[in-house]
Amino acid sequence: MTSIRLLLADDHPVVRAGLRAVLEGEPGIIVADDVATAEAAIERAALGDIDVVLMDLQFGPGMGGSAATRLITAVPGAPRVIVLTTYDTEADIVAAVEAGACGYLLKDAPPDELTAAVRAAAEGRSALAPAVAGRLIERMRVGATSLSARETEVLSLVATGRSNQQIAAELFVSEATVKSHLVHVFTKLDVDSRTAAVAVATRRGLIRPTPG
Amino acid sequence: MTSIRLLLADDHPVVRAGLRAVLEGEPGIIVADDVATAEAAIERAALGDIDVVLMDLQFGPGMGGSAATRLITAVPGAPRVIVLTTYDTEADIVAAVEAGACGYLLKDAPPDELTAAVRAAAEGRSALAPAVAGRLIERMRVGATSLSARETEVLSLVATGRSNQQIAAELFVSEATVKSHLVHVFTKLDVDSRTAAVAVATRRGLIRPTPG
DNA sequence: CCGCGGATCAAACCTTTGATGGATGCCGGT
DNA sequence: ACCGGCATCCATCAAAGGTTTGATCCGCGG
Repeated sequence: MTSIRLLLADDHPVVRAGLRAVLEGEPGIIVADDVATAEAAIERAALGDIDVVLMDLQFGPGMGGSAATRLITAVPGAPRVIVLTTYDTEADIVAAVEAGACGYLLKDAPPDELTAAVRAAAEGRSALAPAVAGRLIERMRVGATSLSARETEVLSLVATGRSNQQIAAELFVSEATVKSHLVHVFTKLDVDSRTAAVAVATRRGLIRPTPG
Repeated sequence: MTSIRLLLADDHPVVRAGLRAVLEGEPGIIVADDVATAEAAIERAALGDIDVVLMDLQFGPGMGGSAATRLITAVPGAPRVIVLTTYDTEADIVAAVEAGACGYLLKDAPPDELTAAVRAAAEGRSALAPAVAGRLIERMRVGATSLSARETEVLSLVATGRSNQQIAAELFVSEATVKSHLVHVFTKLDVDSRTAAVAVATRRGLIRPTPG
């Protein structure tokens, strides 16, 4: 079997150099190129000589995981994509999985976990960091905790620090209604206060952190 | 002048490898060693042959910047310490400065910024990443909106969704004390509810988003 | 067709939170 | 030695938040 041709995509120069240093010496793995942006990754992957892409999920400020989605959908040859991230938040994980990533690693992964993941990806298997696998199982166990559009809207306003009264005024409903929505949110998220709801929802990526 | 002897301290193997790769080739810089924990960094620095330490501020889960403080105070020879971090939050910066760090870099810094900082540190000058410098200026302009250590601690717990009662139990103080701290926080941040305080503090980087 | 669940609204009621106005001891700097 | 800032504590009360219960509207499937 021929060597695995790898593309590294990360906006941190240090991380790129580190991945190179770790993976370049591995037998059967060739680091074909490294790029700093999602756009560059897509362009580079479009050349068609890439087997596996190792990419950071957090590209740029506030940018979601859509980069991985774009790469997978935009490139015809469809290389296998392993997502690399700093945190194992649920939101990131589901975003990556929905984007079609076949692997998910944390940046604090040891070198052998990295190489194992790259090889697994090249062979068509998937590779999840142990910590990440645990989270996925947990999520399946608990079930899909989705909020309604209205509930999400209310909770987002709560996250900005607004009071029930302010939220009611903003949404042209009564304060009682806002409270009702929050009760449902609390039940779904299994918490019993607005701050806890915000904390949990933020961690799971159900709402965006404090954007106006 | 003899070469600068450098110690790398970061819990991410990939980052260590990356820093090595970037700095090892530089003339006048020798990477003496790299370690994965704050404890190891202190032990290694105690040997006395280190000129500059490049260390991650976020060591382990939920660990504050006390690692840098410990290193600086615990090691007699007192090498110059450059703090390396992922985010340029205000909390991290002040923690690093108070710890006695002489430099502050972001992990997305380009290689030449890294080497420049190391050289500056070795010569006794200080080196701030441009983005960080900007923040410091902003901070001076707006005025001292700093929270005390205890206030930050309390607010961080609020951000995780805990009630005043729970926080009191966790910190072994009375609920009244927790309320007092929060009143001070509200005054300093110019808000009047816990959720608003969390929102503002998170946006300003005074606390870290939901880690624990 | 009609009940059933989900989303929306609402009014009562109880609990937590925040405001106010103190009081003490400890520390670091003038 | 004094002062100011910090952390700790207390009591009380009004306001905001959270709970309970129940009503309306709607779409979907038995």
